[in-house]
Amino acid sequence: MEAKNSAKERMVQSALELFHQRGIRGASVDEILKRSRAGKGQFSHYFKNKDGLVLAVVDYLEAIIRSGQVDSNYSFSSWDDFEGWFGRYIGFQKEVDCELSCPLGTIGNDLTNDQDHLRRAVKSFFDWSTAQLARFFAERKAAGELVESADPDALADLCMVVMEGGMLMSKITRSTALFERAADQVLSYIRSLR
Amino acid sequence: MEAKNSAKERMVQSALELFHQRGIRGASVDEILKRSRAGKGQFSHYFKNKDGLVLAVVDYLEAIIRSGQVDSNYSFSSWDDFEGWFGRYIGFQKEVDCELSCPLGTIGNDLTNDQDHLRRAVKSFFDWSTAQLARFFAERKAAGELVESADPDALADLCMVVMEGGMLMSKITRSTALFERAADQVLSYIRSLR
Amino acid sequence: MEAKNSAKERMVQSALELFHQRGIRGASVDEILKRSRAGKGQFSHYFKNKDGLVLAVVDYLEAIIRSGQVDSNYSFSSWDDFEGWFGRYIGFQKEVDCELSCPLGTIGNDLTNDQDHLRRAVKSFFDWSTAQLARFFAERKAAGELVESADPDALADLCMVVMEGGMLMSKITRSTALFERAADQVLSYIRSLR
Amino acid sequence: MEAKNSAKERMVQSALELFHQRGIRGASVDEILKRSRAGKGQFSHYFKNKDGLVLAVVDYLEAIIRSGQVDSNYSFSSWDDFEGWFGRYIGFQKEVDCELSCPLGTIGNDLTNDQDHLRRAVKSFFDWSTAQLARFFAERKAAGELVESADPDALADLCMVVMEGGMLMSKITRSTALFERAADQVLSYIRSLR
DNA sequence: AATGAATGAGGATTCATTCAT
DNA sequence: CATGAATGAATCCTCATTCAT
Repeated sequence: MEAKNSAKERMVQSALELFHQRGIRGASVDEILKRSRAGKGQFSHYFKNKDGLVLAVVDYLEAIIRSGQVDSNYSFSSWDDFEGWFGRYIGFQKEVDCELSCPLGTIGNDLTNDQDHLRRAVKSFFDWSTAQLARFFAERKAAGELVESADPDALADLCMVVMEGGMLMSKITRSTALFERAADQVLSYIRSLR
Repeated sequence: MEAKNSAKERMVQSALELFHQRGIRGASVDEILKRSRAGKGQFSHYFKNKDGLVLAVVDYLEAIIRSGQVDSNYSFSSWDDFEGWFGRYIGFQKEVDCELSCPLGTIGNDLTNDQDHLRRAVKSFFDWSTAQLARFFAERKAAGELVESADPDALADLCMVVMEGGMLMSKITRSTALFERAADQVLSYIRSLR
Repeated sequence: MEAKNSAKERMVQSALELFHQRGIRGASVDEILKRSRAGKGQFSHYFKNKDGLVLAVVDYLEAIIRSGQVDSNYSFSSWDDFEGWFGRYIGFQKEVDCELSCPLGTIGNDLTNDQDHLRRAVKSFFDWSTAQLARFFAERKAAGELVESADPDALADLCMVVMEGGMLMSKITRSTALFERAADQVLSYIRSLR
Repeated sequence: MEAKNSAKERMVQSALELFHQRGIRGASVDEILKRSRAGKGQFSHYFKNKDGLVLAVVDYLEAIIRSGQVDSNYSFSSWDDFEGWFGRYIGFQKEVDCELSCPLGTIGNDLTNDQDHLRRAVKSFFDWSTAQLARFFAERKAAGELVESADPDALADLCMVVMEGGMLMSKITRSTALFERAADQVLSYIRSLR
């Protein structure tokens, strides 16, 4: 997977993996370089500093998720698609034995106040994701599949918040049970608005 | 507030503040000692190492929250009490300009796989908190204030997940709007079960 | 000024500016290349290594000063010319707010013992400059405009030393006052020998 | 000489030696620590960063020179004392085979615009030194040993400038000849004012 | 004549931890 | 209870130089 990609790509992908596992501070530049088989100089050749690499990682994540190259995609067209959305996150956690959380949540949580540029990049991804969910709910409502009182934006916010909280709580408790029950409740709630 | 407390207390409280702000890795022992006006020796006298301090911080947090010394307390006895629960977290975020997240969520997210002891301590807090919420819902249900199909445990999980996700998303987006809308939806849902 | 010069010229001129501002070690090859809009390959094509670039800079400086292309020229033919000599250096310092010193003094001071080749190049420039001053004093003495006891070589040395010391002290004190007073004393002394 | 001094003293003295030989940038912290048999931590324990060490070095130099612990002292009380002043610098250069310059001149020349705090410290030393020379000339003048037209401050400036320029030119030319002749001219000039 | 990818040594700094007093 | 000296690993970053195209 990292075979003959460019050094830059290898660095970004290795960084993503390590940031996801241990957060930004927990992943050293040296380790990222070792994993991506690149020298120190390659790092500063392509990135101003570690923050520059973080930004590249966030941009990369946003790009692959937006383009739907990744499992947890956001191109819902039916209620069935949507009902599987939480499931994909829960499935991911099960695959990794609940040792990880959401990569962007992890990165976002690790940022400090002086990294506003990075924070905005992470926020931009969440804005887009929430908008995808909101668009779906708005379409369903326009099709008469949601009651008049349903607020598409608020429903989207609820889903995002439950997803992020669920991913984090799964990591901390090493179990998806909590996440699954919370997701079920959300689905019940939304079904009650149909 | 840290005036004539013992050196140990001052260290724990300073560590809590800094861990909350910047995560475990982001707060150096030196800085914690400086803030708590303590020397290196005091540190190793009271704690085996940095992990020992983290554990003390988690225990301290659990203690003050369980004992209700802190605003976001868990001693609900009425629907009104409960409805204010999210509000206290949202109010906290507003006070700190959305620059922080939940201290235990932040700490929990920062832990690595080899810090299982600490993870269990954090989990223990969440288990307790969730149990408080579940107890409240069970009591309401026993009092006939929740429909038969309502699952107290699942509702508690939903609340915890929304609280954690909401705190994190507020930090990342520097706004409580998302959190507020998600919390409103949860309250609407629960009201619909009454 | 660096518009359509050759890459080599641009590199030498950029290096001169940066060496002058921050010394040899303070100016990185990368920065010099960026400023001269040249690539890494251009650098190694024209120069063996950084020392080779330094040598080219010293040669360039000597060439432009010898050829009189630069303000502080050494083609004195009258006492008036000479009396303006210190003034040109003082004027330069004022223009640059005393943030620089003599470029060759700065470069010479930065050299280490293993850079003897470069040191000789710098020395060669100072030998030539001193010789110009000495020639002038010798001519004046031959014309009967200096007393018998006046030593043209010693006077030239005094001028060079005061110029270098004055440039350095102006940089350190951020003022030309010291330099101006010292130069005035030298001029008084020389006038007393006429 | 560095035997059982404190680690801090050893670091400062080693730094002085290396800064004197190769300038600030030319002396790495690692090398200074190796020479002073101190670990990395000792460095940051005592100094904020490399600039902090430079400042300590400048302060140390100023202290030992002011207190007269060093050869090139500034406690003139007679013309003989004064006439030996240049000689001590010239003698120093001969001892070190003209491989060094004035330590404070070297340090001062190495400073960049963002090191204003350090520059002021260096300037402070030169202000003091110049004041010592000026005081001496003023006393001589008061004693009727200098003509009315002699300006003590200007003479002091001349001496400082010749000393700094002489030290630098000696290093560059690897010879004290220039410095000696310039110093002789200054002494001749001052004698002519007696 | 030109580009920029790649390398790796070295430099400054931070940090957790131990130890002597 | 308390101080702070000392250690050395690790981290982030800079830089001169080489090489393939």
